[in-house]
Amino acid sequence: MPTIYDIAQRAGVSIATVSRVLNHSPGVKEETRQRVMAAIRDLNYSHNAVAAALTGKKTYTLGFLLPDIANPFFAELARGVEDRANYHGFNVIICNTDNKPHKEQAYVRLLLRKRIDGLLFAAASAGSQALKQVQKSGLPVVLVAREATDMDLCSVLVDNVEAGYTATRHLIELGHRVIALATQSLTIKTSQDRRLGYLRALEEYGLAISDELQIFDCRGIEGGRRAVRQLLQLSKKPTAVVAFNDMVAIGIIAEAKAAGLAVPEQLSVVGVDDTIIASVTDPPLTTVAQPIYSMGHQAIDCLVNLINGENLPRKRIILDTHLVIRKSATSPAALCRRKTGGSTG
Amino acid sequence: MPTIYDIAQRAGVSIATVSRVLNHSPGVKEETRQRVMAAIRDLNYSHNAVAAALTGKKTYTLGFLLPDIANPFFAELARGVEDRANYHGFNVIICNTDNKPHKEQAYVRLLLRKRIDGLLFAAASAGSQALKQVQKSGLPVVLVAREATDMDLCSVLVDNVEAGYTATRHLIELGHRVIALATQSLTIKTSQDRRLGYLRALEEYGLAISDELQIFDCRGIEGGRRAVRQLLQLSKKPTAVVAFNDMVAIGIIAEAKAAGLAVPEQLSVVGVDDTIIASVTDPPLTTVAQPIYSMGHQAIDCLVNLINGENLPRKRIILDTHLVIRKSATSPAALCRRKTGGSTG
DNA sequence: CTGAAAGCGCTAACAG
DNA sequence: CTGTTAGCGCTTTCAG
Repeated sequence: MPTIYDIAQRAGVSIATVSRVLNHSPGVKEETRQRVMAAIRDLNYSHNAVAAALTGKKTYTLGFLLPDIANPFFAELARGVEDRANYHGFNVIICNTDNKPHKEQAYVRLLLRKRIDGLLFAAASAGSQALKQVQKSGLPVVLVAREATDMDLCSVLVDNVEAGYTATRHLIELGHRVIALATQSLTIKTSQDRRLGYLRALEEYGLAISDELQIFDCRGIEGGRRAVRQLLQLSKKPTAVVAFNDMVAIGIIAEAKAAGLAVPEQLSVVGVDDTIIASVTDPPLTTVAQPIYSMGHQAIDCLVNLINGENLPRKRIILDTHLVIRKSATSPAALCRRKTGGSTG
Repeated sequence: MPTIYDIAQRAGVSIATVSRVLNHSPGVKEETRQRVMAAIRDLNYSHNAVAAALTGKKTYTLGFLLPDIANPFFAELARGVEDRANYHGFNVIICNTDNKPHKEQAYVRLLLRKRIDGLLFAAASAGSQALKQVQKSGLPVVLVAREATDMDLCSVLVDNVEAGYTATRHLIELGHRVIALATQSLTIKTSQDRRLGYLRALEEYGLAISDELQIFDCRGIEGGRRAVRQLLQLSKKPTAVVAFNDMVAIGIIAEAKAAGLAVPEQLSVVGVDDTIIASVTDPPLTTVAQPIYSMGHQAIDCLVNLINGENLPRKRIILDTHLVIRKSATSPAALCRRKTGGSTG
């Protein structure tokens, strides 16, 4: 593999000049530049980024820690991230952490060794050691679809309180009065916030809040199924449920059907995310959409700014959510009429 | 950021010794090793992989070119790839090419400059320039879910002729006699092969082959919708269709429903892939499953072998597919009885 | 078992 | 405008 020495020799110049044309540095005579370029083409030279990085240049490589790229939400996020990173001239290394602290730490150590220019974090659980390590190292980092209230880091995400509120209010306005919540562990800020929104909506409309109706630790399809099983044990069964996200919603729908409940007639459900999956389920999912792809874009813009040492306009970028109404939630009226004569009208 | 010089000084040894313990080279007195390790911990030293790579060590970074990580098939594949790469100590850089030759080439150039140790290709269209460039450079490369018959490269994939055959035969055995095909461009080997399987099944069962029933250039959901629109113009309409993959199948189902056709009663459809999406659609998709995750694993094992200069047992690794029967395909009997009295029995 | 020294391929002053 | 030279942080003979 040819080096700048080979190029220099062939073009009859010094390596400094070759380096100059390689880096588009000013002050090279056009004719000389042409000669160097010709030599580069002739020898099929590939400018060694490893050597360049060693002399203080950037690596133009970013790390992206996320729980699981196979999860459609993160896959779409990753697409936004990679597209934008590529636009800025960076490559991105994907790291699946499964939310395991030891995996997070191992990746961080490795990425630090590779001297990446910045890190995108979508994987931090509360009080992440890995995150602290990154911060200590001084590596630029931004959180995406996550935040760490105690750490003063940049983050790009939606207002999850609002998301929970929007989902719940939709159900209330449809006429539901007994609404359950199936969310993740409350150690996760996102989960806390969506629950807060749920609570706020119930309160605002004067509906009773019940501990029994709140199911925690729901993760993915299986989490949704479990929630339904628990909910079905209750004496006062809900007519609707707010799911932590689309995957949980799908699990809820699946288990409800399995238990002989029609969705949405006998159980309405609304999700959060609006991943590609939401539009293809049976029934199609009513869900609170996050601007997933765009979130990836903005997170990268943030990170690149940080890397370039520019000061950021703001540290917390909140994007808008919006309700996408499909078929998984309807008024409970039909059911009431059929079964009880419709006491609520 | 501390260097081996700092470590050497603090431990009272030379940099050579530090390097030895860093690389687990033999021939370092245990006590010396301990002193060095202590210094490493004290100074919170991070072994610079960029510098190491410059001296001829590997970068332990792999490139992965794929059309679109947001596509569930590639997302799951990427998970298998990253998991296994991580297991072998490699990181992976994801590159979305959208099947655009110029994007492929740009990524390849960049990755080559970064001196990655190997490349995984899931993005090559026929006669890819990018692939030729990689081959010329001597970089280890393996194809996954793709093959390049003209180039003698390692590849890991399923038997796509068989996949097309399996899907079609299932429909035939269900009693369908007019079966359409909605596939991608025939410039793509995968598409050619699945069509071959379709043709072979029809032939084997003595069914007529019709050009009209074969719709090409179907990509994703929209491609499936278009196929149905075309098929509906036909005088002799199909009662079933074999889709190129799950996404196309979903598009077919959506458009069929929109046109007032019940699936599977009035139109059966079977997909290929069995991505996460297949199980949640309405109706759940009958599909020919590929071992997606495991394909990623094996591709990486192949690539790592290549990188380590070991000779491969074989160049073409063919994994098994299997039919997953769900609800999107049934016998056409019900329909026939209802509409025509059931001439086929 | 350990150290001195010569690179790896490139960048960036500093001279000219 | 161009060349010389000293590193960047590490690995690896080659001596000792």
